Amino acid sequence: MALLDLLGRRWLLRVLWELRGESLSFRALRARCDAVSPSVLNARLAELREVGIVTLDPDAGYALTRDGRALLEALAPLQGWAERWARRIG
Amino acid sequence: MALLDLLGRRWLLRVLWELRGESLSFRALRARCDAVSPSVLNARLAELREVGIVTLDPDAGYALTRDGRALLEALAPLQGWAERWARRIG
DNA sequence: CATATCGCTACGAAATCCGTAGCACAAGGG
DNA sequence: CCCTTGTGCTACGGATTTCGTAGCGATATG
Repeated sequence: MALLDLLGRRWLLRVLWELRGESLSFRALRARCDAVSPSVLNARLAELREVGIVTLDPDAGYALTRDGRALLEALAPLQGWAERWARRIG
Repeated sequence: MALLDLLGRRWLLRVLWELRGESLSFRALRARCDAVSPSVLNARLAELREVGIVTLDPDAGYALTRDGRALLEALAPLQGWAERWARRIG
């Protein structure tokens, strides 16, 4: 599962998650990711574009591709687990 | 989703994945994770034990808890996606 | 010209990770 | 008692990655 190594980079899952609903500009995305440093954000976005998970539209900003949306759907069951887990741990 | 920040640590998803089937000793786990350095592996295992995803049995070694197995199940849809994705990207 | 926003880069400091060696402990055999 | 083997794990210096901040070039608006 090479995917696990891709997803296991800092901020990558978070970026995916923040793009779940709408397209976001580079700066808006950065703001949602606790002001992650722009160099890292740009690196992650480049990686995600390289493998066809994210696209950059000159007008709309960054958005998930069809593959990206499918990946997010595959990640959806996590949300339920995370809620139960957060309730237990705090 | 604080979970995303936890999962987005290097080797963490990989460790979870390698523990999917059987209990593994520290060294066996390290061998399966491309010989990740023991300090990092130990740090990740400590984090995972702290939040109740992994346990250490003195005899059997490291294993997933019930929560850990549930998390892995929530992650299961990833596998199908990853296969299709790998076929497309290479 | 001034202002504002965009994506993105530069760069030094800080945090993290890697690679190797080895410690302390326990179990088994001679 | 010693020797070997295996365990989880730590130490430490160097390599890599990330952070934080400042700012560039381009574009649009007033």
